[in-house]
Amino acid sequence: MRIAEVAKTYDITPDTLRYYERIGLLPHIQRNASGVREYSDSDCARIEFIKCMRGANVSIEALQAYISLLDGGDDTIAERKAILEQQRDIAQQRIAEMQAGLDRLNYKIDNYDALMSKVR
Amino acid sequence: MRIAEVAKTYDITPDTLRYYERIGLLPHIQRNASGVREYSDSDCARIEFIKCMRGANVSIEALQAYISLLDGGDDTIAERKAILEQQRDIAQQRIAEMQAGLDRLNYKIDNYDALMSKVR
DNA sequence: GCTTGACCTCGAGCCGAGTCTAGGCGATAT
DNA sequence: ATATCGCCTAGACTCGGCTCGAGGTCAAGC
Repeated sequence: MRIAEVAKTYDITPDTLRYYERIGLLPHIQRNASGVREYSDSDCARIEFIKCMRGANVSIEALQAYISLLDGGDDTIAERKAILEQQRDIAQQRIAEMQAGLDRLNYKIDNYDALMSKVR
Repeated sequence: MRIAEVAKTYDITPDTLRYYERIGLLPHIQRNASGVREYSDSDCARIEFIKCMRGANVSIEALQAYISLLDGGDDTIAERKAILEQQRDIAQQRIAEMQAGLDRLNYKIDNYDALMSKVR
């Protein structure tokens, strides 16, 4: 898969994909004879994972830490799990905060509804 | 209430409070004889609202739009409600995305759990 | 009467995360 | 054979949202 197709598949710009590679979130992607990136299935799997994690607000920095541990083999399992747990806790908190905001929005919208049907 | 106390109450830095005032999210706050801000209850109510909305990922820009409509009286009710609805939709989507990431994190953590109890 | 601490203003600086520009190459279509 | 297209690189730029620094005022305590 070339960059444009990957970009379309995961809804990430080519610029961002190159950026991720540059900063080490992706391994060095294989190139064809003319220097064009050919993304393998495992590259794509990682991209999908990164996209999902970024969606959960996981920072680039945390992903770098996690991914660099992947190369360390089984010795890094505990450390990797610790990162995931920490990110899970952060995500949970963030979701709760967002939910509180959403509830507030709904409450205010209901008030506007009431107000509008009254005034009319 | 002076700025330090407000800051502590809502867990927002004084810098940010001044910034919000500068960009119009807060009205011009009353000053005492020596030029120090004295936040009223209604100022605080608005700060609390802003904090909650920012927690739900509502952009500064959307808040500016909403808040500037408040001065327009009843004529702007429909418009204000429209903003809230739009922000609600965005928040809902964002929460769903975050939840997907959280689920993925939990799934991976479970896998690490299994892996670790096996290897040990 | 001087220090200390909380506050003030203005403008510049910072951070995370991309995003864009310029200049260039190789393959395909006309 | 020349134009066009998709891709390449390096490095600069953007954007949202704060955050900081310098330099200054004022009230209270020693």
